[in-house]
Amino acid sequence: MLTQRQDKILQAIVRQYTSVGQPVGSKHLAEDLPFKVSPATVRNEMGVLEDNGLILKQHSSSGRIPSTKGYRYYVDHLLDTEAITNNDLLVIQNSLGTSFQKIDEIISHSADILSDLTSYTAFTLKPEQADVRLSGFRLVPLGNQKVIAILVTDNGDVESQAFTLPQDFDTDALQAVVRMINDQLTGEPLTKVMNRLKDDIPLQVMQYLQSADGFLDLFDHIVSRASREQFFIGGRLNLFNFSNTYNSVGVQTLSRLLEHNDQISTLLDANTANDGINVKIGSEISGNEAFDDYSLITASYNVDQYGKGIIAVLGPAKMPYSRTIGLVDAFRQQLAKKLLDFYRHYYSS
Amino acid sequence: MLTQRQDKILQAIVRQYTSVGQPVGSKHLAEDLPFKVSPATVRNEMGVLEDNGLILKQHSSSGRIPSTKGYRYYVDHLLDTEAITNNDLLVIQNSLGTSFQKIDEIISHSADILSDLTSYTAFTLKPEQADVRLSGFRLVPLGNQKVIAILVTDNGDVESQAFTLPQDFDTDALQAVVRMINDQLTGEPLTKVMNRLKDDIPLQVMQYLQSADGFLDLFDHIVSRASREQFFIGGRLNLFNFSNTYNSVGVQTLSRLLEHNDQISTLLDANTANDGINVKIGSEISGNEAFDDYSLITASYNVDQYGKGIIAVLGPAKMPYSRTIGLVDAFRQQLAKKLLDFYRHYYSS
DNA sequence: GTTTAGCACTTAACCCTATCGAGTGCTAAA
DNA sequence: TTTAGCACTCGATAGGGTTAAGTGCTAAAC
Repeated sequence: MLTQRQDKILQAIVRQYTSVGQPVGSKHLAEDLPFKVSPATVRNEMGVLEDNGLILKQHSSSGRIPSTKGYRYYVDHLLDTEAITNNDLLVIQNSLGTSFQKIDEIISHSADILSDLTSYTAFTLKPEQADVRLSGFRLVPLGNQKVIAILVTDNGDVESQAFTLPQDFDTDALQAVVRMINDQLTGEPLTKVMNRLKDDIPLQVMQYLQSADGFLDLFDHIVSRASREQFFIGGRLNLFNFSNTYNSVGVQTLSRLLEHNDQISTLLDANTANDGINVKIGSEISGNEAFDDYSLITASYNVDQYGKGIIAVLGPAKMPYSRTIGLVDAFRQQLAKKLLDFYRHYYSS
Repeated sequence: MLTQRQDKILQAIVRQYTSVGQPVGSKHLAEDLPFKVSPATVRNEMGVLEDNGLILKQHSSSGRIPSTKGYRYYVDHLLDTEAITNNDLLVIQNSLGTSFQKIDEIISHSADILSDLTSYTAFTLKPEQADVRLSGFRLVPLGNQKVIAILVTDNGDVESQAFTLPQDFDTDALQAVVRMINDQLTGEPLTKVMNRLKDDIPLQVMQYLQSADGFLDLFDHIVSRASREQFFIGGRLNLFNFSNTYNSVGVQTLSRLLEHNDQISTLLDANTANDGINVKIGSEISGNEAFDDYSLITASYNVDQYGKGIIAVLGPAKMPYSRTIGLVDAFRQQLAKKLLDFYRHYYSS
């Protein structure tokens, strides 16, 4: 356990390091403290902090920088979540204020705003209910052999997919299949639908259609699209602005990672607390040491019965935490509000 | 005009510089030439090339590097378009071989493949006919106040958009509007549809609907989505792999550019030849000096009556042109073939 | 018992200099 | 016309000295 004075000193070290960017020494530090002590005293206390693994030296006579553990302690105990500026709030409200036609547009745009605000890389995930259910499937002929397949889920999402039928296709049989699908699967969670699609459904379809593969592919595709966790990334390239240690290997690894959606998805899932804001620092993020100099701030946002979504920011471990966390928090609230409005307006039942 | 020997020397300079990456001097160069001359002779010839502005020195006693003009000359006259390896061809065919459900998926995936193959940043644009026409618009009620709007164009594209009606909405009036839209606009080019949407259409809609704004917004949105030139980017982060001059300002500028679709769009349009492969080097790309160390290779691909699309690769000016051009050329052919198959299969008329 | 002044010590960063190597242009001979 | 030879240029590298910012420790002051 640290004394109150040690707390203040650690706090000052993190603040100074994250704002100035240079290792901080005892003399400068002493000037910035809320109480008056000599550099020598500060040095003694810094010794204690170092013994506790909260701060590090880069070489024997260098100033100190916070360790992962130090950041952790700072975020957990020493952070005064400073309210964000009115200006930032206005920017958020303005950016979310324009009218959108689709949830996806809001979420996608959100990633861009959030990355602009923080100047880091931002991720946004659509709100998802725990188990979305199928509420209807249709095929609407558009003439000229074209058909559009429409799948509606009980959270109001609609997925559609156009395709063209072979010349001499039995459209009556197709509509019979659609009826069967609706009879059998309406009200089922999409996960279960996916399972049955590999199980008993193919047999049933084949009773109506000779070549069932095409239809099954289509249906599988549209269902998996509806149940996919869809997310967006903003400001990918910001990762390079603070080219930390100029660690080219690490940057390479991160690049690859950012291009593969599935990996980001698991990363976010693994690092998101069920509720509230979550900060993961350096090695806490994943086993991959490419993240050692980064921090990931995730926050879930709640849109009532429409489910929970996630927003996240990936920036340098050396970041102004209180500002960034303040921004993420404000953003998540505004986004939740906006989405609630949107759902109420467009998907009211 | 250059002598044949000067041609060979320039060719060797570009080849060596693009493969080794270091300025090339007379001694090494003499060893790599297909004829035997002394370094002194090479030096004399290099003097001529320099007088012609084809090669540059970085300082008075450095080796030479090709200038933009030198690259240009090389690409125009000295390139022997080396056939791509069987392996590369296989990779392309395999990647395009998997089954896709939508044109967009093919195009999007193509950007990824092309960037992987070249290890640069790749862009792909959907094939577009010169003037796409509206071939039908529908509203399909899905129950529970939900409606899906569907717009079909004569190139077989289908855009759809779900929305929810206010509680007590006159659905008959809405269908009347749809009938009116179809009567008035079917067969018109989308560009003209967009114009009339700002002109006489609103008045007509208002004859049926009290609050026409919602509908007009929706329709405008879906039409502009259908007529938007949609493109995809692969390997954005590859731009940083060859962190050229470590020119942080230039990289910043490029970053911003890559995040703004409209700018890329105009860039590609401006740099694409009507047919065949086009290479733009350094300052040729745009007025922006951020591009000075880059080259942009664009190629249009032709899918018969379904229109023309574009693929492009943005890499360092110091690139192995024959390989990259070979790859782009092969890719464009394979992509055209794949798309033709796809259109024939799914959109056969 | 803390705190602090003082001091010896460490290290990165900077600048200056010397050296080396790869390159050049020029001249004169082949 | 080509080439050998040579003086010259310049970036890159390594070594040495100095400086500034930092440290830990000790002993005196509070």
